[in-house]
Amino acid sequence: MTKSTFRVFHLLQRAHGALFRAADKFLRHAEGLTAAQHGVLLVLSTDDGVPISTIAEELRMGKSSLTGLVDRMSKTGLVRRAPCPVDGRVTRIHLEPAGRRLIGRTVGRIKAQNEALLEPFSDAERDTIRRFLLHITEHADGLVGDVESRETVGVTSDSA
Amino acid sequence: MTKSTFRVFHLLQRAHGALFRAADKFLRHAEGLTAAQHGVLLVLSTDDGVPISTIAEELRMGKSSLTGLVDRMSKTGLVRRAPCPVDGRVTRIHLEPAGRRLIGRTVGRIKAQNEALLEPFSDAERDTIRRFLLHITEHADGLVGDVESRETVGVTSDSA
DNA sequence: TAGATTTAGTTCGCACTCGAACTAAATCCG
DNA sequence: CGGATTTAGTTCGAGTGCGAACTAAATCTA
Repeated sequence: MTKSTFRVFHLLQRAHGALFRAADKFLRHAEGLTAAQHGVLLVLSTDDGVPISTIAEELRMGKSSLTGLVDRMSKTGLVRRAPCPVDGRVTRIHLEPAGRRLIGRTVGRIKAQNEALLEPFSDAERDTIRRFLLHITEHADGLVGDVESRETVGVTSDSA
Repeated sequence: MTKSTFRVFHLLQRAHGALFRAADKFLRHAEGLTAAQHGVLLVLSTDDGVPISTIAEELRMGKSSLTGLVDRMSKTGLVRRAPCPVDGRVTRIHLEPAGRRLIGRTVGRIKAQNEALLEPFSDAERDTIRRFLLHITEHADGLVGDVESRETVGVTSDSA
């Protein structure tokens, strides 16, 4: 039984790009920050004062990407760096009042947009979609690994 | 009947990020190019010699992003710029032999990975997933637009 | 306890993306 | 015909993201 396929990567990239750009555009004009910065605020809104590495894990980003992000957000008064008293290596990131107010303004809109985006899909379909996104997230790395181990055996299986 | 919801943006971003990074990592190590550059090659593999703006549309990117991308790909001998004889504004992008060979090597793997990613999902589920991704792609802009028109009632927003 | 290892975060160089502003060529239209 | 507008592409500045190399602090271990 031949199942239907489609260009997963391609469609995922388009969908993500469209949504990300729309969100970024709106946030820049309405609130003067980028979607990436808003993502950091979103993490802090439930986990205020966490170290940078926790934010990085939460957002699936490298720590080095957070350095500049936090720098810019500190400069605009959205967050604040604070040295951890018990572990000298750690820097805790705290929401500043401006950051907290901003998140307060946007969080409702985000909920509404999620609703709107899912509106045409049934409960069962939403479950499928959620499982798909989680599946991709968890198995993306594995694919490359598989491919590599397949290559180490014998490269010649390049036909198709 | 309250339908279930989830953080569409967040999950989409994670899934896309995971898949994109995995693909980028593999392509860099195996073929010495980035996922973005590979995307251009993919477009050219079915539409060789198209103008830059067509590639940009196909990939949903701004034209200005393509300039540097094509520059770098020209430098590594993957593609070639050629002035259009009938329209002096247009630059046509052609696959070079190295680019054509590279795509020949990767296209089978891409198919296999798409298969693997979709493996746990039934035909009906795949249809749902595809429709979801297309839905997001088409309605992402609309969301912001709606929001803006809703705001324009009370906000300045100098119209042009 | 001293040295080795691990962990947190930064710095650096590179690639990618965008939007705004710009040049040049084609087209529109009065 | 000739100026106004549109279209293709580039340039520029800023933000984002990565990995590798680095510093500093904590922890492990012999």
